[in-house]
Amino acid sequence: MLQVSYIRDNREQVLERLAVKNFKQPILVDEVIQLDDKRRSTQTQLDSVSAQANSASKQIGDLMRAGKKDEADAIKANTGAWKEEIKQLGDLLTAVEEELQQKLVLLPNLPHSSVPKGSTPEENEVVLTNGAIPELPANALPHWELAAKYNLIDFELGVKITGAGFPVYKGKGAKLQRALISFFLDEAEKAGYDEVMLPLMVNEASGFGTGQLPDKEGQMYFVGNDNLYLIPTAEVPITNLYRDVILKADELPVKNCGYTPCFRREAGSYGAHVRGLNRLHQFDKVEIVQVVHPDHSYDVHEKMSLHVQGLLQKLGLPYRVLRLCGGDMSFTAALTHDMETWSAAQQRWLEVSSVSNFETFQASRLKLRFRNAEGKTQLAHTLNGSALALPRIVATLLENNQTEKGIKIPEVLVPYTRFEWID
RNA sequence: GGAGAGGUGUCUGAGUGGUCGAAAGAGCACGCCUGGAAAGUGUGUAUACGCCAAAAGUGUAUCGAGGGUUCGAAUCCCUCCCUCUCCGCCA
Repeated sequence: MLQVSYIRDNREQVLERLAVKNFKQPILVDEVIQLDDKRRSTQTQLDSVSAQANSASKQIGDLMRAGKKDEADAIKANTGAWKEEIKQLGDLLTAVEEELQQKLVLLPNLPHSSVPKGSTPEENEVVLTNGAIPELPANALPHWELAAKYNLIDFELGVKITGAGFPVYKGKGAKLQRALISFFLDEAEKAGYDEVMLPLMVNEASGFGTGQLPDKEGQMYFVGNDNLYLIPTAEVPITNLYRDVILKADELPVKNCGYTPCFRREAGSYGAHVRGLNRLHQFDKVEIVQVVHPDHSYDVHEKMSLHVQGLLQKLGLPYRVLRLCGGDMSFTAALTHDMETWSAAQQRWLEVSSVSNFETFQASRLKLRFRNAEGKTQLAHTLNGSALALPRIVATLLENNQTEKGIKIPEVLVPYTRFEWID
């Protein structure tokens, strides 16, 4: 959520930045400013009437104690009008605040100055490409056929017990999942992240805190009996660990990592590009999250991006880094780098990680502050990144590493899988 | 699921209608003391919003949340949420 005071003081800049994100309702900016004016004047009125009423109450108390009941009653006679006015102004203030809030949450985060303008994925900027694109023989198989051939993943069984998009991993397929999770967590720990293991369902306040609600309500599974949402990413429970928290300056940066399954409804996305592991309703992911001082968040973003790239390099996967254009970025992000690996059999790039700086956008919803050098509270910056999401990594690994004698496991994973080949 | 207890500041914990944003203690910060430390001692120590160019200052709100009674609510009433204990069930 953007801060009203910032919008008020930087109207032109806000409009300009929103345009980079192709924001369709710039009128909201002026509406927010107007509502805020109204909010402030209403509060000023309310405060002054309340102050009068408070001082009258105090007088009454003093008089009663002094035994001057008549004088107290005389003041009491005048309080009716104030009460009415306080109630009316209070109701008005609540209504204005609600309306302001409703408009405010519709404003997306402002993109960083390095974010290219654009509205489609084609307009994302390729920052770098790394690793050799493997040449596969003509009879190379896509991962869903490899998964069937080597009995690694059973999509049909998943359909039977749950539904499409809920795969069943078997044998070496299951072990590969476990190996990747452990590998990613160990790498994160080496990079200084403290591991947490989290609830897989969150309440509404948490969904709001990180920006899933109300914007992306339809993307989450909702457990109505208990008013809980299945997490679409570990970002939600991890970042919400710090909701309503004021950190000491020396507690920054906060670095956490965690593995969780992720649940996404992915409503409306069907077709060839969702085959196999390309898009699932449930998948596994290791997430890294940082809460940092605003002065450092872009350096940290770069470091997180490099951490993710390091994982891909260790796994020997060719990848590229995209700086997302304004229109392709999420509602909440100020800057996002997507990492994509080259799927040799599908001949396309697959997104495996997204590293974002949210600046204060989540922090303002979360009320996540720290005490700055002047001793005042200040909103922190939050960042997160997938490190990494498993399914497309598995897809790419299977496809790119397929040989005549089977699928070769990358060396760094062998200590975790305890097998070198899937054959 | 049944029965009971309770939610106060960083923590412990007082407070059953007015001077309570809230005693006291602990913790923390700064100072004094000390060769240094401990002890001792002094001061300070919530958040948000408004007014003000800003600081200073000042106003308002906040004692789980929301509503009500009252001139006045941490304190009384109602609703909801949460936590704990016992019983039952159970990985």
